[in-house]
Amino acid sequence: MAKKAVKKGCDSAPVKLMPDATADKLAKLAWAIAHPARVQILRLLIGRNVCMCGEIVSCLPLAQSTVSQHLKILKDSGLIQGEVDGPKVCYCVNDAILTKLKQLVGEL
Amino acid sequence: MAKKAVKKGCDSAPVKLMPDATADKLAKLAWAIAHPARVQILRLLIGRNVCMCGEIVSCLPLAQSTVSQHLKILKDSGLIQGEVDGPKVCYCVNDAILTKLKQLVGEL
DNA sequence: GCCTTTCATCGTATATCTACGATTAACGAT
DNA sequence: ATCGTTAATCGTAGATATACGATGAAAGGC
Repeated sequence: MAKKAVKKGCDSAPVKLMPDATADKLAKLAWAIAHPARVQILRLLIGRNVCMCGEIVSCLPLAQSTVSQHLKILKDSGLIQGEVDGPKVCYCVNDAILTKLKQLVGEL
Repeated sequence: MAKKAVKKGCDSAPVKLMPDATADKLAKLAWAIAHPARVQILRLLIGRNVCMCGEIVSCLPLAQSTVSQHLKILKDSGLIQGEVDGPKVCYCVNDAILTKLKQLVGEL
């Protein structure tokens, strides 16, 4: 084995892993939907185009403040966006980011 | 608008959100790739078919124990599986689960 | 003006993640 | 049997997520 034995069983591509910004991007988007409540919220919005925060709250077995936090996480990820409408807030999906997520996962 | 104003802007589908097992499933799989290191590991395995744990460690700027934890998370999710090969362990992707992930995201 | 509705934010408690070094377990080679 | 290699697990520390009630801010109705 002189040197090191040539790693049988694994090819020998000179392991190189660029920092890879897309890994970060995918991880962030995946994180946004890494909770059942957020998946349900996202689906709800996809199915209805727009939806008030209050309605979302009444669909989930969670406190209003908790739902608001999940909405914030989804909003921070870019997957959804909220538009103020009087005292209410209408949320809707950001299709561009959703498409980006699908693309990043699809390219895996 | 007499009563309540019919929720202009929002349709009126009688909010009903089944527990939805697929939301849980998607959330779990998304969680598995919700960390840049795990995305990189997954990509590395996809690109090489199989890969020893040691090699993965040397590709990442993380301690061996940390990588092992990430591998465990990926393994628990089903996305990858490890096969013991002497003192080494060769990891590879579980295509069925990866496909499932792609499907769940694609169906969003 | 005042009050109600709607939603975000604050403060808090608990749980889980992330990372590391150290230790343990499994296997082959000598 | 002993040693070296490989990888999982343990133990720990710090950060972050999750959930809730309570409070705060913004807008419209009385």
